[in-house]
Amino acid sequence: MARPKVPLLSVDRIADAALELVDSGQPFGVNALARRLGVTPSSLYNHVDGRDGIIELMRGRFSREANAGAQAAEGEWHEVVAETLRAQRRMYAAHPNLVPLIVGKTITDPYVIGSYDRLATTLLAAGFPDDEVLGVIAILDAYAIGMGLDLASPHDVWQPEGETENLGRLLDDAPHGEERSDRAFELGLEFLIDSLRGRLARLLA
Amino acid sequence: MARPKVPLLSVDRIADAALELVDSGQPFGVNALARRLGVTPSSLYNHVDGRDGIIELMRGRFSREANAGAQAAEGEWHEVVAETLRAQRRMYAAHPNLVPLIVGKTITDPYVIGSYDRLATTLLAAGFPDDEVLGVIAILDAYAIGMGLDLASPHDVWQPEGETENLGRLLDDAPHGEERSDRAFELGLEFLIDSLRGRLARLLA
DNA sequence: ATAATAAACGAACACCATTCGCTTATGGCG
DNA sequence: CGCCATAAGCGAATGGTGTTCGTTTATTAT
Repeated sequence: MARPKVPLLSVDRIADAALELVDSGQPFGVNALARRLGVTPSSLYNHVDGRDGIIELMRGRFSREANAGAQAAEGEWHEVVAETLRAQRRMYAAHPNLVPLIVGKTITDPYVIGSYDRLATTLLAAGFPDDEVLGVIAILDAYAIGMGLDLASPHDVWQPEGETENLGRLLDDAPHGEERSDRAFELGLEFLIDSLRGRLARLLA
Repeated sequence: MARPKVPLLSVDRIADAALELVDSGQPFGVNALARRLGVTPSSLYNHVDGRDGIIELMRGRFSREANAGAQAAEGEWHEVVAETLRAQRRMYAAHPNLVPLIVGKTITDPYVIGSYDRLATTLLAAGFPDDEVLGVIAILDAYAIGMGLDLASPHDVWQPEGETENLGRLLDDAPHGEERSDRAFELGLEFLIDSLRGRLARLLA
């Protein structure tokens, strides 16, 4: 086939299919993506900047979704913080397999920057000192990412082969999968927010 | 070359070279590793279970190092928890490029399993109920991993291109690199431990 | 002495991301 | 209207990856 009368591909269609592929659980790859689009791998390069470009495309889509979800967060600073992290988590939960792909790569997307900026502003307004805000953000971010990875990680993160003192028993009894992860997330979030409140009270005293 | 008089490879030598390769900053791969060992890639398969096996090997070595570094494995539960996480962090700091490789993969190394098992036992002995221990471990793990990724991530994680309200200024003023990350880590660790103490007090009340 | 195992190699395989040349349809300009 | 640059597909080829398999040979055990 040469050039078709109506284009088969577009950046949007590629992004959609890529997220679809990632969400399907199959490993992400240019070839698999092309197959899913009914197209030759090389055709993608007419629209998109290779593998990393496609991943960056998904990150953009991801962050816009997350930002849209947290938009309704006005109120006390701790509500904003909680809602921001919950929105992030909702996205991680919706696209867990995307997390390992986007982790550790430099963030330039203005949407993401903007959301961190707003978070910084919120924390400053709450009373956290200049030299502590970035640290707090790092803590919150680490927690969110870590719990996001928890969602993405295989159903059986720990696979004890031999005898264990307690771990094996706990694993057998505990509810597996997303429910357990969600409960843990909320508990840890409570921990962090409470600690931040305490810290703030001490700072303002 | 057929079988040499004295073996060129051993599991230990492979693990050493693998960590060396990872720490060198070059991307980890079986071929690159074999090249570094002066050996054909296929030779590795006489000693080790493929790429994932080698990564798991590194994880084991990593964990052993970390545990060896955890001095106060005895003492109050919160001291054990804090020292465990600090030891983990020291290892993340020593081998930041390993972090992206080991996240999200199922853990089979018995030693690693054992260390989680011991943590579970410690928390149970402290008084945390059965149905909460795994959640607490998940929280601690998420935090440690997230902060580990923070160490591994490029120096300029956030790169604001346009105007920002506060983020740009904070980034300019703040101390960059490992120092800031370490301070944040200690602060967040304090948060988590304090919260756990509070939770425990409430549970035992 | 002989059989089994260990440990290397090289060749081959099936992917993978990417590049390049080829074909052909489309859209703008003279 | 005709022309031509561009767009958008394909197919072939490149160099990379992890892995398997058969072969050779040294070591060890029977």
